[in-house]
Amino acid sequence: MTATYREIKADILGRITRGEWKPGSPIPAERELAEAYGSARATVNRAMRELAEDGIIERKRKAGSRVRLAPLRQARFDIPLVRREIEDQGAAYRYALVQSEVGRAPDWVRARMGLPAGAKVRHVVCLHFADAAPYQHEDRWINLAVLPQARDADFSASGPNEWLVAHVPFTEAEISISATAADAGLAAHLACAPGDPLLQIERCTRWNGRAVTFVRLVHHRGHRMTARY
Amino acid sequence: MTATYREIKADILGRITRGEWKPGSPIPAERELAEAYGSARATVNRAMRELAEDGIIERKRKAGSRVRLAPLRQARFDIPLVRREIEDQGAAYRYALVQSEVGRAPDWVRARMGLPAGAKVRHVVCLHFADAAPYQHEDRWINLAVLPQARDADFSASGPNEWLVAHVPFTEAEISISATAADAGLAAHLACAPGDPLLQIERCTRWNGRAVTFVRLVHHRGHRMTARY
DNA sequence: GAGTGGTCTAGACCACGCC
DNA sequence: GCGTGGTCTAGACCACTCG
Repeated sequence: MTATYREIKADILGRITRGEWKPGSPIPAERELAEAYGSARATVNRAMRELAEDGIIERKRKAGSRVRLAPLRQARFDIPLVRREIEDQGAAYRYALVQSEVGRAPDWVRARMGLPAGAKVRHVVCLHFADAAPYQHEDRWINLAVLPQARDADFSASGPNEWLVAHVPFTEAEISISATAADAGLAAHLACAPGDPLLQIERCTRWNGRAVTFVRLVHHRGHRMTARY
Repeated sequence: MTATYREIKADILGRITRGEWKPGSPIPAERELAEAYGSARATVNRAMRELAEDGIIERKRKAGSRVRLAPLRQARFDIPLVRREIEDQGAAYRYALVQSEVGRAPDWVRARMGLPAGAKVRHVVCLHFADAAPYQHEDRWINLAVLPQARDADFSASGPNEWLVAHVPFTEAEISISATAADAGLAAHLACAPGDPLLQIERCTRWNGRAVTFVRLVHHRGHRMTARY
């Protein structure tokens, strides 16, 4: 006997996908299942907890567990460093700095980062290539009030991304995906036509509630983000 | 004393964000931490396991636990039913059927779904509105070999999405996000100009390895997907 | 009030993977 | 070999929430 939590999880999932336990219908209580599987309640609990995290079932104290009516679909995308993303595809990574300056943040950046008027920022524009082809255009703003060392960091050989992971311990972030049209500058850098639709990711990173950096990443034409669930 | 796993997790995360435990450096073993926190090892284990799932730390048997060098950034997007997505924004949901037919799948759809030549599909095009504004254009293909009941389903009043969640027990899916340009038809339906950049989500859903449905969802101009991590 | 999931304990055995 | 995480157990108390 002695079922593992993985076996229990798989068995329950099987009953659901086979339609034995239909959406909305109750699942036996943990103590019952533990007896049925001949295992401890903690083991059943782990299986059920993971199924709940995966969005398959819903759990409530006293009310018990039920198969979700509309399975909560949630896709998880990994957001690796660009360098890794490119090298994992078997291409050679190359980096190029386009522009770098220190100054006051423009209003739209201040709004996104929640900075006060006149806030000083380091602004860096750079490109990431996969083999010879432009892969991603990076437009980054770093809050010098939080990271004064960024004023003198050297971004000529490697991007601000790699510098940041080495200098900022750990952060929270808000990420936003949208479609944008290539303007003249983007078209030139990404080797596409002006007006072409491009996938854009914006990310604002915070540390202890203060904005550290805001970045706008625009990908080459035809780029896709994919995930399974 | 008696720390909960949440407190332990928060404390460890705090030491990492404060820089006490730096990226790449080892974290004390579970048995040590359990003694330090005055709790059982299972409690520490749960805290550490969740930190690993969150991509904060890396764990290996014998080698021990370490703070991740490059924190694995992973964003989780919830993909609710369109109706819910719209109603959660406080807008009124409205649905409109544009086109519906049964026939053989065109080559590009067969390729995406992995169907044999001549496979019969139900093809449905419809629109989802938030208040009066077009919100999402849906282009859906349903494999009739797996779901023959879909041939006669009525999609005039509500979308195939809601019909599917009621008729397919549970599924796996592959999702892909990209940017596309509005063609004449999309522009007319989504009230934008031809050539406008639009966010497009494609999803292929499988059940026991067989493709059930493929859908291409194109959002109104300016739509964003957002997430935190 | 009573049943359910949420969590914790103290102990145990195992599998992996460095040395 | 042996230390580490991975997992399981049998029991316990608690918190939430439905009726």
